[in-house]
Amino acid sequence: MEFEVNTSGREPIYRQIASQVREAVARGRLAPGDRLPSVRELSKSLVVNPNTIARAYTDLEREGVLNSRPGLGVFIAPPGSELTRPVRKKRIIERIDSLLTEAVHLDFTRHETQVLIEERMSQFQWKV
Amino acid sequence: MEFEVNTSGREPIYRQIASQVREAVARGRLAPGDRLPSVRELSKSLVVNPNTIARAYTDLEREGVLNSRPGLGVFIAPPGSELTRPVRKKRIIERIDSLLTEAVHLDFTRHETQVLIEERMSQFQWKV
Amino acid sequence: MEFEVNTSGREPIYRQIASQVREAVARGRLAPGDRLPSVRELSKSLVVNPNTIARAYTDLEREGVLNSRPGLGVFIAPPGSELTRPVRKKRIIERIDSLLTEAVHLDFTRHETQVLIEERMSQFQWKV
Amino acid sequence: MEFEVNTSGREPIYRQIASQVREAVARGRLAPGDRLPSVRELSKSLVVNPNTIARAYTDLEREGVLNSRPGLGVFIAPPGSELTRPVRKKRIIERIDSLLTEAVHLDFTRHETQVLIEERMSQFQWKV
DNA sequence: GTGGTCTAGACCACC
DNA sequence: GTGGTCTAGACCACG
Repeated sequence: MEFEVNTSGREPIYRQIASQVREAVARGRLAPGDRLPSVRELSKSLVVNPNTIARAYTDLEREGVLNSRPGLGVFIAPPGSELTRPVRKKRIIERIDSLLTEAVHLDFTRHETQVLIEERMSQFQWKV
Repeated sequence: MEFEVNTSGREPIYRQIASQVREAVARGRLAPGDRLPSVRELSKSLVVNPNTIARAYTDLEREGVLNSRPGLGVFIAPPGSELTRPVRKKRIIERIDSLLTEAVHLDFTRHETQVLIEERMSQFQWKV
Repeated sequence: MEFEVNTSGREPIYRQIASQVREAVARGRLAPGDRLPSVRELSKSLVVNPNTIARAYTDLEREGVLNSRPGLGVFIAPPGSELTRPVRKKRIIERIDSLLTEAVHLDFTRHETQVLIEERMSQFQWKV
Repeated sequence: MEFEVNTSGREPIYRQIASQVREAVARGRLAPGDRLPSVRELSKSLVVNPNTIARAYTDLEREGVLNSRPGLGVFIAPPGSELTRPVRKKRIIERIDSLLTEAVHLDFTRHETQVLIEERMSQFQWKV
């Protein structure tokens, strides 16, 4: 897996990395059991402090996306969301509203927005 | 316009205020030319530091959402985004991908996500 | 609230602190809205690096036990577990089995164990 | 005795093995004098480094759970805890408090917790 | 070799 | 003042 970090913006590096892993999992480019680069490897290739990588991995582990095994490496965990349905629904609705606000603000029509969303949807790996 | 700030969350107050203005514009509750409360008025009614309000308004002005006319007050700006079409498209696609990543991660099916988005869409004020 | 850290054992300091907060909440000695010592205060009084305190607080925030508000401090969050019932049950049963294994191993009788548990239970703040 | 190791979790393998021995003793499935598989046998059948098995056995021997007799094998030791009563009591109370903290935190009522503990208790082999 | 913890000290955003 | 992020580099536990 290829990573990219952008130090010029304001998004923390560890969060950029975490998002990229989450997205790769959502798109099916990373599957359960796959191994990620080690903390040290990735810190070298991205020229970033190892602690920063470790922080990204730790966060993902707490979310249940990764399992880290000292001495072995870091692996994609089997799926299975632990959050309650109402909590998950509330969370996703907030994200949707925030997206739609941005779309209106950026002057897209309803139809344009629908088409774009539909296009991107087919790029993701949905539950069967 | 009524504002609400929640000091118990983690979202900075100035950003809560800015979001509420953006959302009100997106939903059509604020129209170009409408006047917003002055920095001092709002800081009193929300019991918040005036700098915090000023920061929210400054951000919105930089985005082109507001115009401040010294001595007169702060007004909703006419639309007409400064950003070019490709830039706006790139930005909205990033937001869509981020939303869909979260949806997959929260274990929603494609169909559930479509339904939720469609539901929320009808709450917004789209360009004609 | 008073904290104690023991650097001679193998339990990480940040986890000792987090446990003490969790326990204080469970016993009702800390209630929603209560403020905890700031990262810097506590790091001085415990003679521990500020990062270590921050890590404990970050973990608790992610669990939903605390809310941190930059510029204001760290506060006990309102309750409300987000985990699914089966997940919570599985987790607590693991803890019970581990406790009972230890009790047998330490040569307590079933009755002694029951009495001790009953005694400690009355020290905690249970949901009504 | 059958062992199981789960390399996908975060618990060290040597500790998984040690726990399984302790639990088997606690439940009466292993009795004093019973022989355990040799380090080499077990390391082969579990496909695990022999050092890992040795570490588990060493820990158990230090705790007084096992006796290893070089050339003969490893055996369950007779009971008779080396720890004094007050020490053992202090230790078990810490474990109880930690369990109850978790139970409150996971939003179980006092009664639910009592029922679960009682249920699990009947699965263990208590001293007569 | 792997990840986990901790320190020292810097800089930033927020109020 | 508050918490949040990042770096540099040390030491430990695990396999």
